Amino acid sequence: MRISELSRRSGVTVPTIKYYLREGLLPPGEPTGRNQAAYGEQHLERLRLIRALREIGGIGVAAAREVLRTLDEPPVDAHALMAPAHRAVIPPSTGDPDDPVWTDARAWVGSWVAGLGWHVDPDAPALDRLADVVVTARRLGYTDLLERLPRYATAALMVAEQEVVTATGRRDPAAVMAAVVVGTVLGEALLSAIRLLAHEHVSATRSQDPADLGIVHVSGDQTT
Amino acid sequence: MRISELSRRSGVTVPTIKYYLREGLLPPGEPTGRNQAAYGEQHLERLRLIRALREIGGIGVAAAREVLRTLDEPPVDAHALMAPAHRAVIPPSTGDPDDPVWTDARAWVGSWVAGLGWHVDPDAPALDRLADVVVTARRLGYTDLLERLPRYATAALMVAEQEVVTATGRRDPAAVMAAVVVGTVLGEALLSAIRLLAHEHVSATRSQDPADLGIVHVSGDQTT
DNA sequence: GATAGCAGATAGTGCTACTATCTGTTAATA
DNA sequence: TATTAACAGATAGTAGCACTATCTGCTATC
Repeated sequence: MRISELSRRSGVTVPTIKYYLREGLLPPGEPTGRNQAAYGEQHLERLRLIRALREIGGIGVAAAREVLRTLDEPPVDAHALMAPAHRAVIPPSTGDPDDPVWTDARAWVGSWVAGLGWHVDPDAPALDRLADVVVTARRLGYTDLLERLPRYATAALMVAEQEVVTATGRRDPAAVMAAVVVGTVLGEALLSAIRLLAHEHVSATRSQDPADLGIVHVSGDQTT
Repeated sequence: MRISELSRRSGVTVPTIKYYLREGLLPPGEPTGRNQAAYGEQHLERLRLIRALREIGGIGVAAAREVLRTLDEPPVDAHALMAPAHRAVIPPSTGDPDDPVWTDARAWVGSWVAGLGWHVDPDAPALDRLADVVVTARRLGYTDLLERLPRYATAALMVAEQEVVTATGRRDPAAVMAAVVVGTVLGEALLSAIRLLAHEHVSATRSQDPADLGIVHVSGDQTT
């Protein structure tokens, strides 16, 4: 297919497709002449993946390129594949490695995770991110958040278990890789959205008189 | 204190503080002369909160202003306070309301949440976001993600329960409001980071020979 | 009395993710 | 076959965001 059809079927404008080609997110089409190229279904698939990473994952173009590059070259194992996806999803740490407040929190996080018995790369970016959160929570006086860490761990383990199993359960290695990346990004968005809905639900349920709040059951009558 | 001290103690540069003042994120200091003003501890607190929303929550300046505005004017109930925090945290929906693919997914999401027995505002932005994820998952052929929805719901409910209880358990209404906002943002980052660590752990644990992966227990010996 | 710091205003910067235009072909079609 | 539309590839331009810099007239302080 030509670029206009690719654009139509993907919903991505032609200039944007050209931009992705320039940036190396999308491989060039098969040249069929001096200034013509043919694109296949894999280009369409790739474009859909790019949009998912960008729109659902909130991942930047540069980070998406890294993730896609990893998908294109066969990684040794699931971890080698996981790392770029994690790096892409986690915002860069704001912690100052020279600040003892941060390094203390970082060390505490490391030992806490170790205490869970979890097997984790000690340089995992998620540990830095966790340290950022811990520092911020302390700074704002929300230390009770830290006491609830075990429950977060249990909940996280619960979804991660499923995610890893279904991803690695695929036959084709390429499909496993894609499932890990996609699962990381979609799972994050999914869990985040459902958590907010749960907030509403719990808050409404615990209120003395939920009717006062103007909140109504999704399947119930509408308020006007 | 003067602006230079506020800057020093908060770690935010003077030009940036002035920018936040201009943008209405930070209330002006108490004027002590024609061109002097005094800032208090509440300004320092506010700055810390702004940085937390920006750096941990990934919230934009405009969205942060809305959240802070809500904190400043006494809201009627927890829901009225929750809404701006949720809006700030959730990326705008990419769904096209004229696209039947999206509207179908949106309707399906609504009835699914209703089926859980959750009391949720039918216009909650999280439902739109959930629909975005569902559409993307189907588009990419990851429909098994949807089968795992109940587990995400259970995990989300588990953390949300705790979060709402500890937030609303505070005496001071202002403290409850702040705890809801801060808890929403910090809890999201926390759960997200721990989920990635859990991925690593589960993946390492399920491998035939974890030692091959170069992954080592945090408290264990280092690989060189 | 000199110097540094201040408030408030205006303008400029760097980055990201596109978006537009231009040039020289090439395919499609009337 | 003439014409029109679409194409690849290159270069330049744009919009939004979050600051950052500079300027002016004043004020605290040493």
